[in-house]
Amino acid sequence: MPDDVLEEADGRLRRGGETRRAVLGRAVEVASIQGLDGLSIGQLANDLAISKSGLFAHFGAKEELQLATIRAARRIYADEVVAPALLVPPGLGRIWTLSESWLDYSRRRVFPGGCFFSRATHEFGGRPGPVRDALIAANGEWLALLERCIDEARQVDELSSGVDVEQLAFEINAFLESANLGSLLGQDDCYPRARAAVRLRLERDAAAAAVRPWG
Amino acid sequence: MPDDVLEEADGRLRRGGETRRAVLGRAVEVASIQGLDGLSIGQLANDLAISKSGLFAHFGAKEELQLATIRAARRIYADEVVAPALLVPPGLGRIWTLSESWLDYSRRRVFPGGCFFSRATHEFGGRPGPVRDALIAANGEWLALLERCIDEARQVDELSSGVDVEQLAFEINAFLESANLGSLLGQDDCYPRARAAVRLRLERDAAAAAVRPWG
DNA sequence: CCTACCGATCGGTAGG
DNA sequence: CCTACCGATCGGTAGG
Repeated sequence: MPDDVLEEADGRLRRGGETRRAVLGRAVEVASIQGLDGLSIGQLANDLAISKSGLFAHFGAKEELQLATIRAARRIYADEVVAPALLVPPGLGRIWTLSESWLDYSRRRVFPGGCFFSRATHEFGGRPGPVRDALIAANGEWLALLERCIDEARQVDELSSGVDVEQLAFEINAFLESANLGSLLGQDDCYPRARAAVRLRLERDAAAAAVRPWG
Repeated sequence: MPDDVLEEADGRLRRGGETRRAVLGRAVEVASIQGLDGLSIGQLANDLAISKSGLFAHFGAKEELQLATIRAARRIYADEVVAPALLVPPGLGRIWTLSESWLDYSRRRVFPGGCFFSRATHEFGGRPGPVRDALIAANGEWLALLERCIDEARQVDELSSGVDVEQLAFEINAFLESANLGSLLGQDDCYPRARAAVRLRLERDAAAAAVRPWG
């Protein structure tokens, strides 16, 4: 059911939704640099030139703002990283596209502080609670997607039938994350290094007859 | 020059040094979970049952406390991760020991929030300033050590003469970091996965005649 | 190391 | 969405 079915004649809900969207748009930017704890209701309100209590009313608690920020970041991630890979047929090409689009997402600074989820999971990984749970779920979704793509490639005989799906996903994910951190620390060669690492790692498990998408 | 040369008759400096050490001991623990921004002078003072201004006097500014906390963590890291590996002769065995001792440092929770530096570099990687600079320096030291161990292994003919030293260091470091994060997120298999990844990666570049330290 | 204090900012509430 | 306010806590200072 689209929002406007519920909208009142004066457009209150539409404007409310726009404000909420604007808040979350700013929140994902700030949180990617300052962290989810670094989000401040007063500062966000100031950035958007609305009152603190007006902004607060949209969420009811800071933790709800943090959870909504994670959901907003997930939508952006799905659009920027996942969607481009799903346009490519299953196989080595899809895995390679996923890796390339992830590195591009980090390099282009879709979030100004690099990968939003890398920042947030390191912040909350050691602190039990709903925020950590949401980040664990997001990480699980991402790894499951990567594993699905690897499994597909095995089914179309582009990866060897004996490939360890979870192990390969762990290693590719490690290279991507490490490139993102290297970039934040100013290492200029981290993206080519991650790309080479992924390519060589896929080469090890690639079926002999499979076409190499990296040319 | 040891501290006690400068010590006054009433033991003020010695006691001051002990307090400072106690503060930093608590600070590295808290920061590994809450981050370096999560350090609070008031909370630390409360934990140690001293006054806030008394604690503050040791550092003069919160940023100085953060920098001192990084130096304290570096000392612990040197003892727990680096020292055990330097007891082993150069070669594959030293690289393997370094990797094992890093994973053990993460798994044993030498810092309660997992690797202190992983937490802190993700927190400050996107924020220019002296804290980020100190973390970049620490990361550079660590990678330089890893590269030195790889280069030594090549010189003693346990790694192939054509090994890409920086590439191999990037990949091993990625596996270690990824295991640490996985552990924080509750993945029970992350340490065996990282160990397998390091072993298989070293196998690729190992000289045919070299003894395998992983047995 | 202490007490006592500063202005600023925090998350959150009352009431509209 | 607003103004006006709450108690708590922040980093930091004065003065000893």
